Amino acid sequence: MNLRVTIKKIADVAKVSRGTVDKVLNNRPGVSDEVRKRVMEIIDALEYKPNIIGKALANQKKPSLIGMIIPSDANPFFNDIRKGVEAAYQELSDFGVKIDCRVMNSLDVEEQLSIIKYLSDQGISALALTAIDNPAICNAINTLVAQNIPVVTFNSDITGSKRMCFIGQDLVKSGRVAGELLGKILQGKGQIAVITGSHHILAHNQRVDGFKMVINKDFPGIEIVDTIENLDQDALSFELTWALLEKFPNLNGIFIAAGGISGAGKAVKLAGKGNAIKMICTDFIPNTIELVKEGVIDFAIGQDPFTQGYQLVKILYDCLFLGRGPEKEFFYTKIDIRIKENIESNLI
Amino acid sequence: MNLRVTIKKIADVAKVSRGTVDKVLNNRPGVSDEVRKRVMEIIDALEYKPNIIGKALANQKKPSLIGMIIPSDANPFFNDIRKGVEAAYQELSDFGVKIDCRVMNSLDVEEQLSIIKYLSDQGISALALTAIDNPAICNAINTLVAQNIPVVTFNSDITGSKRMCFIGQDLVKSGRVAGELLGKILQGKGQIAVITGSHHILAHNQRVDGFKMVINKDFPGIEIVDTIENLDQDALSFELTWALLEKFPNLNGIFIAAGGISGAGKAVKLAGKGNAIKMICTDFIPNTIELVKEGVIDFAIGQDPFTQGYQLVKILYDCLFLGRGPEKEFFYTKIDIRIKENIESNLI
DNA sequence: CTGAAAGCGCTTACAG
DNA sequence: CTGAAAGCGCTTACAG
Repeated sequence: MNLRVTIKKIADVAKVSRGTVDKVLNNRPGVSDEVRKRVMEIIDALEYKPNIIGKALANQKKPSLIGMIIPSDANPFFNDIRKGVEAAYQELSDFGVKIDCRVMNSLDVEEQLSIIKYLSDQGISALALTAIDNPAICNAINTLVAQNIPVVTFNSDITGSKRMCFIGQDLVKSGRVAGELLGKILQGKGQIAVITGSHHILAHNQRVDGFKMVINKDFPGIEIVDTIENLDQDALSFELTWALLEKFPNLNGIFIAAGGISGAGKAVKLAGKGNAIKMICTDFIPNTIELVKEGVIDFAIGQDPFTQGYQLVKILYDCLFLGRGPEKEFFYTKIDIRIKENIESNLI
Repeated sequence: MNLRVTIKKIADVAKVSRGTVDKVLNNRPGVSDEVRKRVMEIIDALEYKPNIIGKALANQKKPSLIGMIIPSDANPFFNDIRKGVEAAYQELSDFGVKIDCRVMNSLDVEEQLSIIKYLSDQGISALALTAIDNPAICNAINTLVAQNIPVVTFNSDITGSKRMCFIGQDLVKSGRVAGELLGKILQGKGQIAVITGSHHILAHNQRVDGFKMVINKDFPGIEIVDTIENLDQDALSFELTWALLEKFPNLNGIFIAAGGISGAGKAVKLAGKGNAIKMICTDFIPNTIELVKEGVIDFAIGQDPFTQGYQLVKILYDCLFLGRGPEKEFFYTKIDIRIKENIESNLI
């Protein structure tokens, strides 16, 4: 009882060759309207579903290249994204997928543009990038899309482009979660401060906004006394945090929305307030993990970078081989809450 | 520049047929020792790696059946496990994988044994089950393994069997995480109680043990005043919790290690202590989600059931098609901490 | 023991 | 426009 419907079956029923069926299935030219229509009907009637394995085997002759651009700014956590990409690549390499991953040396628009051009010249079939939110980049993306090269953004999105989808964190929500956590462990009372990277970076602002929304709405007994900018730099972060502690001796909570976590942690420890001040931060880099283990940082909120890398490859693969776009525009990865007891889990 | 090493290439170099190479590769009989050795050497020298797609296409003729047994006791959260299985199945169905999933009507050893026998008679190539921890089940598993049918356990493990690996939660650690969370939001002070399902169920005991370890060690200011058994029943859970609240009027924390969460929550609400008592529980079933949204339960700790289902299929597939066992014995899924702000996320 | 051939499902030149 | 054939990499009867 072989109920599988194959191209051969369609061809037999329609009394045409398999090549012709293939043309109809994939909207290739070279079939008369009449035959196309007849074959079409049979395909529908028999509920034909293409077999991926067959497609993939035939595709071995012309492997497809996925281009990828990740920022240099190299939050070490981009390594976890690469691990996810690597895992997906292992699963899919036999399908004839190759990946060319380029790391930026700067955060320059010019550099990103030139990498996009380079990859385009290499003949990529798809592109994944942590986009710089700039009109020129937007144009470059749209040009690729116009050439039928799907583009996805990950980790950081670009507004108004024709990129297919975004894979990353719901930043506002991650800020909200931070707000609720800090509110809870302070039992709704006290003075807190926010440390952000830069007011010019959308991601940072979104986290801070989410955080403030929840504190202001759900924890009226908590006062946000200050919001400082550390430009993601540890040295500056240390200095500013130190000053903050002097200015507000009763401070009992800090939310760090971006980088410079190590610097802030050092200041808090040096002031002997590791226990008195509850701290919440984002992402799991080695310095952060250390501070969580020491008990200086109470909660670290991750964005599941592994899944970001893994899914971007999977989504692009689905698009290239199965010809189907993703079923939604935003793929939000887990808001991954960690504390001392599970900061270092080795999981699947 | 086709640098791919295929069976054809090996055959050409070794001056034998591809069929012979296939026999050598898969340790099939019918090759002289001399030829086998020579071919072997060439395979090694050329670093041949089998192409999954080729294998899979050839395998279409004889699809393999994965048997699966899940408990009836139907924590609704088993639905999420099934969703994971379904997702993996979608990805792999073209590889010729079929899954026969059986749901138990009881927690009887006899029933599980008879289902194992049934599946075995169906000619399954692999088995995944939430095992009852009993010697007869252990024997049945070992019999399958002896027939070269790999077995994995998920969600609940069985001691001493030859099952290949276990996929599920690190229960002790999940209890530890619960302990740290409750300790944190109580700021290390107060009287708390533990509600467990049954002292006879390993999983429950492990969670409770982990929880108590952390409270006793890291939070000396917190006293565990009682540990009660609700047999996973909501009615009983309500009664016992109600009595608990009367007996300990100063109680400010409860950890529920198993089911009966809704009953306990109702008692706490009815006593008007929804805010005064901090509650932590496990797994995300609709009732729990509701209580978290209401603010009665402060933290819910999940075990990523989707991944349990997804990975069990993937691991078995790797084993069947790629002939490679898993690289570790225990696959622990995420300890997924949720609060009001992210209890209902729709993520990947 | 060994090899030649057919087949898994799809795609791609190439003839006609 | 249409079809017959070869090929992607591996496996499986079947002859010899």
